[in-house]
Amino acid sequence: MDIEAMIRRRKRQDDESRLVGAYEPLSPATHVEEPTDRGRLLEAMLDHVDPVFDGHLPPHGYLYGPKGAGKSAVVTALFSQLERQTVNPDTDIYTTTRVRPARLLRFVYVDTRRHTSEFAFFHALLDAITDEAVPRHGISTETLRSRLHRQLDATGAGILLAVDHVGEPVSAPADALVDRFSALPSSVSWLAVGRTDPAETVLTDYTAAAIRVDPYRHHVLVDLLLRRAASALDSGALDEDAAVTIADWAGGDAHDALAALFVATDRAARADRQTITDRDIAAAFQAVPPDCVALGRVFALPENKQTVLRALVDLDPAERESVTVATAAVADLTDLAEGTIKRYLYELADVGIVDRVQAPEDGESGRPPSRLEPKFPPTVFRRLYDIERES
DNA sequence: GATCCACGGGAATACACGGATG
DNA sequence: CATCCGTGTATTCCCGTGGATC
Repeated sequence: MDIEAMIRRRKRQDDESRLVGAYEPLSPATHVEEPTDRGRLLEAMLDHVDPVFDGHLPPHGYLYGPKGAGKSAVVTALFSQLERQTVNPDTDIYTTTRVRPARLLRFVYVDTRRHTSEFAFFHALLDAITDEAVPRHGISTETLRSRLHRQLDATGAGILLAVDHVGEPVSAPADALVDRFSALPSSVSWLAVGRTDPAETVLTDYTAAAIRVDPYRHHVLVDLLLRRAASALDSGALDEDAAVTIADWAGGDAHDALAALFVATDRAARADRQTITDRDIAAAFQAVPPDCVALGRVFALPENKQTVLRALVDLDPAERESVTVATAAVADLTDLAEGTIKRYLYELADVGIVDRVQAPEDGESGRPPSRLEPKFPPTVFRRLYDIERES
C-alpha cells in the first residue's frame, strides 16, 4: 500500500467533499514516479540506454508513439532515476553492475514545450548540469553554447539528453532542432521524443534507433486509472466497472482517460457525493473534446496566455461567439491590452489549443466571425490552474 | 551596455457581400 | 453574365519598445 497516498487522503482539511484528497494525482499533465505497467517500453528504453551501465553513451535515438501512451511518463521517470544515481552514488548503479564507469554520465531531460527557443534550450541544458544558476539575461545564446562546451571538455563528462515533445506546433521545427543538435558537443547523445512517424521526420536521419510506443492496452489502462484513483480518492469512489467504462472510451489514451476521470470526480464532488456515478462519467465524456489537446501543452504556455485561457473558460458561450467579443470580455477580466489578447487568441487557435469554428454566413455584412472552442476540458484546466496559483 | 523575450500596436491581407460596371 | 469595387469585418504578419537581469 502507498503510505504517502494514504496520508495525503487523511490530510484533507478543506471544505470540499470528502471524496477528493488531492486533485494532482488525477492530473493528466503530471507524471508519477513509478509509471505502472509500462514494462515493455521500459525494457526497450533500458535496451537503448544499456551502454551507460558501462559508462558509454548510446547513439542518438528517437522515441515515438501516440498521445497518452506514456512516453513522457517513462522517459522522465527513467531519466530522473538514472540522474539521481549518478549524482548520489550511494545506491550506485555502478557498484551493482559490471564495471566501473569510463566516465561520469549525466541524464538531462528538456521539454521543448517549456524551453522552446534556442536560447531557452541551451539554457535548460546548461542549467541542469551546472551547480550555480545560469543567468537568464544579459548573456547571448552563443555564450551559453560555448560555456556548455567548456564545461563538458573540462569535466570529461558525457550527457544523455532527452528532448521531449518534438514536432509539436509550439516547439521548434525539426530542422531547427537538427541545427541545435549539431551545435552540441560530441559528448552529448540525444533522445528525441515525439509523435511523428520516424519516416516523416528528418530527425531519424541522425539516429541509429527508433523506439515505438503503442497505446496502453485496455486492462493496463484500467489498472492505471484505479491506481491513480486510489492515491487521490476515498476508497470505493471509483469501482472497477467505471474504470473499465472510461478505459473503453479512451481507447488506450491515458491522457484522455485521466481527463475524463478528473471531470467525473469533480462533478461528483460538487454534488457532494462519495462515489462516482455512471452519469458523472457520461457527463465527463461530453466535457472532454474530441482530439483533446494535451493539458501539458496548456500548462506549458507562457503565464499570460494561461491567464487569457483562464478567463476564456469562464465566459458565457455567447461571449465566445466571436474573437472580437471574446477579446473584450477577456480584457474586462484581465489587465492585458486588447491587442495582445486578440493576438494571443489567434495564436492559441493557430497551435490548436482553441478551435475557431466559423459561423455560418448570415446575411450580415463583412466576414463572419468564428466561435472559440477550447480543445481541452475546461473543468480540468480551471481546477488545476486555480490550485496552482492559490498556494 | 548587453541580452532575450513578452507585450503592444498597427499595417497588410483575406474574406464576404451587395451593388456598380463593362 | 463575369468582373470589379467599396465597405465592413476577420485574420495574419511584422516590428519596435521596454522590462528584467546580468
